[in-house]
Amino acid sequence: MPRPSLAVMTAVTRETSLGIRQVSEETGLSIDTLRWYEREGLLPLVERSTDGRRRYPPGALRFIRLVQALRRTGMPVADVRAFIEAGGGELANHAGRLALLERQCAAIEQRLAELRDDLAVVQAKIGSYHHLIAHGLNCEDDVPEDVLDQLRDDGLLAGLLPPAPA
Amino acid sequence: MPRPSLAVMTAVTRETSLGIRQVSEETGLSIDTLRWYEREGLLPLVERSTDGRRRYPPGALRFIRLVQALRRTGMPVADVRAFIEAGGGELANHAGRLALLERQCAAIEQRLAELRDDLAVVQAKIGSYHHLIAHGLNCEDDVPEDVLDQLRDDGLLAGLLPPAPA
DNA sequence: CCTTGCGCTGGAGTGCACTCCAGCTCCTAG
DNA sequence: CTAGGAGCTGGAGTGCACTCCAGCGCAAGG
Repeated sequence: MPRPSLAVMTAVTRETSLGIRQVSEETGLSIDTLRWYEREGLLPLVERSTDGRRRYPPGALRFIRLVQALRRTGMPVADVRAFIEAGGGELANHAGRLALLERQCAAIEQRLAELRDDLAVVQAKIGSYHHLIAHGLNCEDDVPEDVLDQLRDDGLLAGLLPPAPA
Repeated sequence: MPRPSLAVMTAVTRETSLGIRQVSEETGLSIDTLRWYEREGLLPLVERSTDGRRRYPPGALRFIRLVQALRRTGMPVADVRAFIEAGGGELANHAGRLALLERQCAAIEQRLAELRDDLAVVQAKIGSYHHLIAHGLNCEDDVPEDVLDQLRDDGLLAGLLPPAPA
């Protein structure tokens, strides 16, 4: 049981709060990353126990998951910080934060669409390999020219062989 | 019309082939990136015109789009190279390439799921802001304690305010 | 002829997001 | 008391994927 001594913990941190290791395991972020995020201002509110160790209240966990969602969906660290700090200018209020989130939302949807397209490309390629293998082709095989031409017409050979000779 | 002189082009490259600039514009990859990919072995078959400039046959375009799909879906450059070269060992044949693509396919689907989850997290947060604003809250407002408690119970305040005082 | 523009090469430089490390404190177990 | 283990700090280091650059050649326009 590596649980920290309850004796040294303040009322606030008693029982409910998590150590950095737990948070790391819960979120999948490395301990170093958690500390680095904090230094960089992505995780502003980390309390400490009396011996100086970080204690994360359960709410922090939810907050970290939001940060994680933003990061994983491609928002640069600087923008996440801007969102968190929301210190002045456009982001001084909830409406500003809301706008930022909505922009990110749109970006995510775009990314989803792109990812689906890319998936389709890869799947098409997989289909082309199945096609080739179904024809009994493998790298070293000699292929009859007519079969080859047919495949070429299907656009199945792109990148597999040099283009049709001129 | 910055079209290269047809006089110097070989039979193979006549008319149909593209210059690096066109390819860049078609694919969205920068010219530098195209050259770098080639050096790194992600684009093996680039022909040259008589004056040494790259000429991309139309098939290359399709090929580049596959590479792009793999990269954008998170496959490291080294793995793309492994796929392209398919020089020996596991990847010496179509079945090997197929396996690699299918692994990537699974990875993409996982990424899609993750992205959808992250989208949900962001949308939930957006919802919470709407909720807050619907209650007429903004940063500097003084909020009656009972409203605050209710919101807190809803889990809407994570990251917006310090956690409930002990 | 000269200039302008595109492309070429090899190599150096950049930006981002971590990741690692030395040297320290504190706590607990033996 | 001692040793071991977790966490702390500030700062340096790393890996990846480009991105930029100097110095060059070729070709078309004026």
